[in-house]
Amino acid sequence: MARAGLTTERVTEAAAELADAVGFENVTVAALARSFGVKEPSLYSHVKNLKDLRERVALLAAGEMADRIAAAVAGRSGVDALAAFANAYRDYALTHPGRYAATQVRHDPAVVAASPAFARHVELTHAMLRAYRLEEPDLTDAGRLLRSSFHGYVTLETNGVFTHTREIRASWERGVAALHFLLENWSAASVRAGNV
Amino acid sequence: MARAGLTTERVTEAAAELADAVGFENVTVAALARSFGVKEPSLYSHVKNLKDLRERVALLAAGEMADRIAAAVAGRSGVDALAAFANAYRDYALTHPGRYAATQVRHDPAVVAASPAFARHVELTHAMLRAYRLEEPDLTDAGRLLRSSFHGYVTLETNGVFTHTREIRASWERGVAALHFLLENWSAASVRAGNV
DNA sequence: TACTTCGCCTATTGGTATTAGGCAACTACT
DNA sequence: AGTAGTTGCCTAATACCAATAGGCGAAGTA
Repeated sequence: MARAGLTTERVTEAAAELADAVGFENVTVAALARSFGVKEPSLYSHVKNLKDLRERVALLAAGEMADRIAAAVAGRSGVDALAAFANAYRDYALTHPGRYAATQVRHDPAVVAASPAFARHVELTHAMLRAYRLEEPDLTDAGRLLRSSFHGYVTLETNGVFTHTREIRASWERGVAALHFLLENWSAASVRAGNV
Repeated sequence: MARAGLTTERVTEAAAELADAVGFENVTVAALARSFGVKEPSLYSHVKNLKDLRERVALLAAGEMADRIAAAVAGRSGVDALAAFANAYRDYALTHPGRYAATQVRHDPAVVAASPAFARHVELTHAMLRAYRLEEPDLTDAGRLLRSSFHGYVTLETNGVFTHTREIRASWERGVAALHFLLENWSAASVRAGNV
């Protein structure tokens, strides 16, 4: 019997392709085996189980996304860097919905914590924020707010929560501009709000 | 054979309980039947299928969440209303992780669009924003940014993405204060950012 | 009490994840 | 080239889950 040339990398890559095509939740060992023209048990030599496969897809996507963001941000600073970061983030999520969904599900915290890809996201965020001259803990706080806003926006957008007739892209651009204003005036914004 | 007294409502409620206990993705017809002490096919008289069940849990959760937020915001305005909204949102998500996860997954857009629960979220957001005297399209843009930030924050928090030693709650409060500042200065923030 | 309705049952089918063990194809060494 | 060992994909089997069809007894109605 001719061999299919499976490797962990090729299986993970195919799973990512499948996720973008049919949705991350529909990535099954059976469907993946079919896409290779191979029987299901054959995949278990390359990935431990379905959970392992999904984690690998998530790490692959996080790494790819970090690459795109890094390329977009390179050579820019301030509002240019912020806009490049934000648009690279959203573009990746919209063009790779299955891979992006993989990064959304809750994985083993140990795997996430040990992953260089996720660490790069934090680093990229902090590098992009450098022009705003924030210091800790402002840097962490602002970074968390930014990533939350980006992540939340594309999630709500792809889940069809934004139903108003107002253009989704126009709202996005306005939101990014607003976040830029917020970062430039972060110290003024630090006055604690009532009984928060 | 004694009857178990199943109804669509009781089944949905039990599924929500189960989701909070074991995670939304682990809510199965089989596990739900076990929790009632009945056989699996018995549930199909009350819910159409698994997808239907999950949508019902999502709508239940969205409604409960809207109730909590409405109660928290009642009688408040401005920064008090914003903080009450934000904290009610986050508290619900953290205390009911399974139900909140149900609202995150992509459901049938027709079901979501026709749901009063999701419409109430938009209304509550707009009501809370009233004190900031925004007009369309600013109202929609600001509302989307707010909901994105809240949703993104609790999602990243529950998924264990925030690993820095900085307190997650402190960052949250700071983020809410920053959003308040942003809303108060929304028109100043409207200057379009470079090549966004 | 007889009849109807309806709730939960048994039986069954098909899909999926996962493990155990076998055989054939590739690799390396003589 | 021939052979030993390794590796890759296979068949077989188990267990769990979703979903449908049809039956039977319990609850409501005359």
